[in-house]
Amino acid sequence: MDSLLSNLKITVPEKLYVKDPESSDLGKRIVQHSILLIDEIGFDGFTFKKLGTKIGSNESSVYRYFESKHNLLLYLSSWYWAWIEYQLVFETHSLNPNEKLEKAIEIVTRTIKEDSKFSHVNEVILNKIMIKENSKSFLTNQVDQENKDGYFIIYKRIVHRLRDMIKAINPKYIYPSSLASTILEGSLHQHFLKAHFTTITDCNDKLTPTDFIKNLVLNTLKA
Amino acid sequence: MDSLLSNLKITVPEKLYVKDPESSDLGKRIVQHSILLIDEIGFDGFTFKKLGTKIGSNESSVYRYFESKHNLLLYLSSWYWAWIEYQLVFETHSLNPNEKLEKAIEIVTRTIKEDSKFSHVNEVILNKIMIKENSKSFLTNQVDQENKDGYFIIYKRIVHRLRDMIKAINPKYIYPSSLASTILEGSLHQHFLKAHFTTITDCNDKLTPTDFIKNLVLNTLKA
DNA sequence: TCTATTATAATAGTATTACTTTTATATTTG
DNA sequence: CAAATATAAAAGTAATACTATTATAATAGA
Repeated sequence: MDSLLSNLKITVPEKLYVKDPESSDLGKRIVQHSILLIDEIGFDGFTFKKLGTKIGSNESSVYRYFESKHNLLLYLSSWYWAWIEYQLVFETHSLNPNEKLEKAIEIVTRTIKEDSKFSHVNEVILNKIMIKENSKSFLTNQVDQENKDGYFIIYKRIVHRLRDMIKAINPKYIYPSSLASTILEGSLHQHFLKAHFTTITDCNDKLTPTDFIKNLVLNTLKA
Repeated sequence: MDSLLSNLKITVPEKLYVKDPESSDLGKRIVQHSILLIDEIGFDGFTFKKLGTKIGSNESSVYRYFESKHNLLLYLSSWYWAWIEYQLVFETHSLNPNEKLEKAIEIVTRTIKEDSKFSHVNEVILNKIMIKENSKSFLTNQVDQENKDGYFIIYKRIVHRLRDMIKAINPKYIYPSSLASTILEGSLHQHFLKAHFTTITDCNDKLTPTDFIKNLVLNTLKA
């Protein structure tokens, strides 16, 4: 698995960057350290200037790779979901419908615990960022234009894959897309609550968001 | 109902404002027009200066009511959930457990279609704002401190009310809090998708987020 | 090897933001 | 009517989110 992924280049929509950050050392350091810095100080406090200082480079150089910090977040988000999608496709490949959906839920809802080390991207921390910052990538006034421009295509493709798995199990269920999108957002939200609002979630280290979502989805489709 | 609410003052945590906006004409205009302006240009584009211009007042005067635009959002969010909570309590008052949860889901997930006109707050537009901006009130680096300070108490109380209703129906279900929090966030999210990402939701004007969530919750508790 | 191209860094500058402070002028209250 | 309070106006500040210009370094092609 790891070796398979190590040979794959994660592909994100080209419009998300000015210059492909994978194409140079500086670009990779920008991505690598933006993940660490956003985790440290939050996306709202994050600036290209601070990032420049951190990587011993200049603010203006960062702008040669990303048009804005918002686009950098969109890039990180797309990268994350593309990485999840690869796992989704490979790890569920030969399973029957029930096993497949269950495995898929595990993949998209689990806490990432190991940095796969095949790249400059620390997936453990990127996962943390997604829990806290992902919704900021689409809760904007530009969402419709950016959606038209294909900025969210990978995320939507994952929802569609989940939707199809749901349909395969219960073709009569009339909310397959809504259930699929709830799996993704609901999971991120439960992870957030587990970290910051423990009184309004049952999730903890023993009873995970994965357990909750699995129970929710499988019972819903059974009924 | 309407007349009942018209006599009630919505109470939000005092720390959220510097001076109670309900205590003066200017305060009310600040709240009233901040709702309209945030809806118009989004919370990110919203500034006290623009608001001042809009209400024929000054930026510095707005600061006498709210410490920051973030606190204003927290205020609006608390106001909204307090308003929802009143409806929740009154409208489900005398119902049996099953009817009660069903009615509660309707109340917290429905699209607000009528401005009740009992105040300076336009609930239809405030509901729209909550769909797009509510998560920004807690997805910050200050969330733990603000949570400690009681800024999210009303929201959490609603989740607890829903949790108790869930428990009353199925005491064996082990995720009552997570399900309750999913009702609230999941509903807002489906409303957002319905408006901006129609390909990853089944919700539309005929099949509403309420229908989806009801189906999800009731099937889950039945199983 | 020289030259041209490209990448990066440094510097400065801009409009705006999210405030704070000070002062002036209304308005309300005792 | 004076004192207190509320509001408005103006100016200032540090930081943000960029853009533009120029200088320097690295690399690649003839």
